[in-house]
This record gives sequence, C-alpha cells and structure tokens, in this order.
Amino acid sequence: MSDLLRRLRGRGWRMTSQRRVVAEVLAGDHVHLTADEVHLRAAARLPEISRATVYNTLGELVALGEVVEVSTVGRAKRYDPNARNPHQHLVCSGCGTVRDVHPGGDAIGDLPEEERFGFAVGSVEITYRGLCPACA
Amino acid sequence: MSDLLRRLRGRGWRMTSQRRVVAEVLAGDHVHLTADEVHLRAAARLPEISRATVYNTLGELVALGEVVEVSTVGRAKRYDPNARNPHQHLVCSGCGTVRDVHPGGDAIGDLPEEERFGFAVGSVEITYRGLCPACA
DNA sequence: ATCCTACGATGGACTTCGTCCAAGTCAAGA
DNA sequence: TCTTGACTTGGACGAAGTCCATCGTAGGAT
Ligand SMILES: [Mn+2]
Ligand SMILES: [Mn+2]
Ligand SMILES: [Zn+2]
Ligand SMILES: [Zn+2]
Repeated sequence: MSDLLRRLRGRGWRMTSQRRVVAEVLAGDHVHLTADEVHLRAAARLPEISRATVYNTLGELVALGEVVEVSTVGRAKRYDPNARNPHQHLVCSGCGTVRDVHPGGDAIGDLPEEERFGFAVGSVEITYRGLCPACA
Repeated sequence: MSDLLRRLRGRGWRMTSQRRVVAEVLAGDHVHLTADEVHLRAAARLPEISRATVYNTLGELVALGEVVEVSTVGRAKRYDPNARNPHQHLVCSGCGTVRDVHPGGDAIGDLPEEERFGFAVGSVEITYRGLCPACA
C-alpha cells in the first residue's frame, strides 16, 4: 500500500526500487512470509534484488513498527505487515498454515502482579496450535 | 530426576551414560537451555559426548512429552523440562532472561468459535515480553 | 539539467543452528 | 560370555541469517 510508502518517506527513507518492491510484496493483511519467500516474490518483479537487501529492509520495517516478526519453533521467522491491527495467530501443526485471530479476554491483564517479577510487561504473543480441517 | 530415568526405562530406552547425563542436566524446573548449553553442561561431566547425541536425545525427550520446545524469534530453540506443569513464559527483551509464569484466565476458551476456522485447537503458547528490573 | 555525496544495494564470505550419515561401540537379553 | 541391534560419534552438509568492502544512485544543492 502506498500508505506505507508515504509514511516511510516521511521518516526520511530514500525511496529505492528495491524498497518499493519489498513493500509491495508485503501489501495486504493475512500475509505471513519468510524472508526467502519475500525475496522470491520480490525477485519476480526486480530480478537483481539481493537477499541482503531483503533482510535489511525487513529489519528496518520491523524497527519502524510497520512489520511484526512472528516467532516459530525452529523454522524461519515470518514477517507480518498487519502491525496496526493487534492480533494473534492460529497455526496448523500439520501443514504450518497461519491464520490471524482475535481472542477475547485481556491476556496481559491475566498475568497476576506477583508473576511479573518486576518486569515492565509491554506485549504478549499468543500462538494457538491445532490441526486445520484439511490436515485433520 | 531419576523419576524421569525410570519412565524412560519403562518406555524401552536403552540407558546410556550420554542419555543419563543429558537427563541430569535438564533436572529441575525453571530450566530453559539451548541445545548448545545442554551440550556444554553435559560435556563437563562426560567430555566425549557429541552434539549429535544431544540433539538426538532432546528430540526424543520432546517426542515423549518429557520436554517442551519453547519457540523464539530467530534465536536457538530452548528446551524446557517443566513439561508436567503447564505454564507460559515471560521474556526480557533486553537480556533474554526467561521466567515461568501462570496467567489466570482461559486462553483457549478466549478464542471465539468463529475465529477457529474449523481447526481442532489443542494448545496455546503465550509469551509475555518486557524489560526485567536489571534491564529497565 | 547537472553535480555531489551520503545512503543504500550487492554478492560473497562467514556464523549459527541444526540435520544426516557411515562407521564404530556397547547395553542388555539369551 | 556372546550377539546384535540400538546408540554414539565426528564430520560433512544444509538452512537461515549476518557482515563487509565495494559499487551505484536518490535526491538535495547549484
Ligand atoms: Mn498475522
Ligand atoms: Mn518454562
Ligand atoms: Zn494443516
Ligand atoms: Zn533483562
């Protein structure tokens, strides 16, 4: 979305074809790509783009809060551009499919004071696991 | 704990010095070691133990449900022997310290039916992030 | 429109984490 | 004690990610 490009320009970003293509690849919600998948799709539009640039750009987008890194068990990190809409993930233990979900409740509030050990708790990441209809 | 060793023997495990040492390293709760940390500590007691054996043994313990893999954002997996006591984790964004926590509430129940997309949801992993007192 | 330069891109070396395999070793049942 | 298949080993291999010297260019200055 050019919304993103506008914000980035406002932040003093030099607008290069590489950064534009990476931003385009990440357009849309419900996108949870690995760095290599981003590189593959970006290279379809801009064949010379390097892996290093994709990693650099993704890291910058994460630092700016425009993209969220989703943690995994052993597999490659996934990059989620749906950062303005707080949400959690439902992952299929079989095929690895990821879906965005919005649980009710107040996860942070559910952590009792005496279980915080003096930490300043700022965020919570929740991963639901199970088998999708296709894998069941 | 030899409790663990007894259960493993009951499961038909051949009891080797390597497996015994890995089990000893994992004794206790509130342990969240990487595979390399397990190898380091195991090698202090049994210098010839190989990395491959540590990985094999950890994988077997996970398959048996005696140890839980804790997901990370990009860093090495952590192995948690506190598998019989369901709990969640509080992680310091600064130094990476991990603490066991027991949030109230019912995280799985908080996921509305219409957000399950037909999945058979079996488990939920919650990671609280923030700065520990030392890092703040 | 052209110039300048600091910021960004590149690709290849390197690191970390983890898997795989052929060969050797040994736990434990006969 | 013997036998054997399960287990261990070290090194090669692979996947994911970082680093860096060098080159290219976006965009402000003239
Ligand atoms: Mn998402
Ligand atoms: Mn734990
Ligand atoms: Zn599935
Ligand atoms: Zn800390």
